[in-house]
Amino acid sequence: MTPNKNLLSGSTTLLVLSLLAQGDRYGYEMIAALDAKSDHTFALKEGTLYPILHTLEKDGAVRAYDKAAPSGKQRRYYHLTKKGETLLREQKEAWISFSQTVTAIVTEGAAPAFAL
Amino acid sequence: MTPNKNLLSGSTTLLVLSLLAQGDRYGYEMIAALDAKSDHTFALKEGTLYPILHTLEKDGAVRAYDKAAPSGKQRRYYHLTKKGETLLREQKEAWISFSQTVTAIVTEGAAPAFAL
DNA sequence: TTGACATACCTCGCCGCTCGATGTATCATG
DNA sequence: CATGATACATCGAGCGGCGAGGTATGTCAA
Repeated sequence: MTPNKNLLSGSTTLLVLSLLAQGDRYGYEMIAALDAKSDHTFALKEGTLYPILHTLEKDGAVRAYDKAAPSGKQRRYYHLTKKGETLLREQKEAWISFSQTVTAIVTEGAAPAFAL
Repeated sequence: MTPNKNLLSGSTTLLVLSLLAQGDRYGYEMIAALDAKSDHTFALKEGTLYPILHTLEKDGAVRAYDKAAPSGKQRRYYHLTKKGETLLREQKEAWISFSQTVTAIVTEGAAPAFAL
């Protein structure tokens, strides 16, 4: 019933880019990271994340490289490129602007009892 | 190129409900209202709005009634029901929570130079 | 009066996004 | 050596938003 699944739509790429801005990550790790950071309120699924990563790579926003974990298990890390940083900046601005506008409309008339 | 179209996904119903919370409105009016309130950054399209209104009516969240404009032109007004108010409250909470979480993740590490 | 334009409502099909299901491979553990 | 966690990947279904198209009425100017 929670429309989180739906709200998520459109901000997934932004979230992925934001994660990569803090350091190289591999797919499985990003899912866990987002789950933790969002207090489990939203969880990016594998079927969503991997296609996004492939698209970002194809667009030159990220670069992928393989690296073995200490365990020996192979992992595919992603690194944010200059192009990706630009994309992140754009999407971040768009999100801030959009979310503030929606919040303003939604809380209009109501007591401004939100602390942000 | 602006991903606003995509960001909008999931918050459309909330926006419609929020408008109706301030008074009865008819479809065409809501589109203009949202366009104005959002400073033209996002615009709900007719092909999006009318189906939403019909669904909300079917679900009992709004009640529709016809009323002629001073000009004589017929208009279909929508009124928020108790059920709709509850729905609005739920979606509003979900939105606030979701948007704050996304903003937190996105601005993480960056200087907190946002004034709200 | 007639044609163009704005208002006002509606529906249909396409497209893009997300997810569940499913598949594969490797490593740790009992 | 079987089970489960890790890790990556793909595909089809389902849904939401939009563009395109249709209908009807009112206004206004030529």
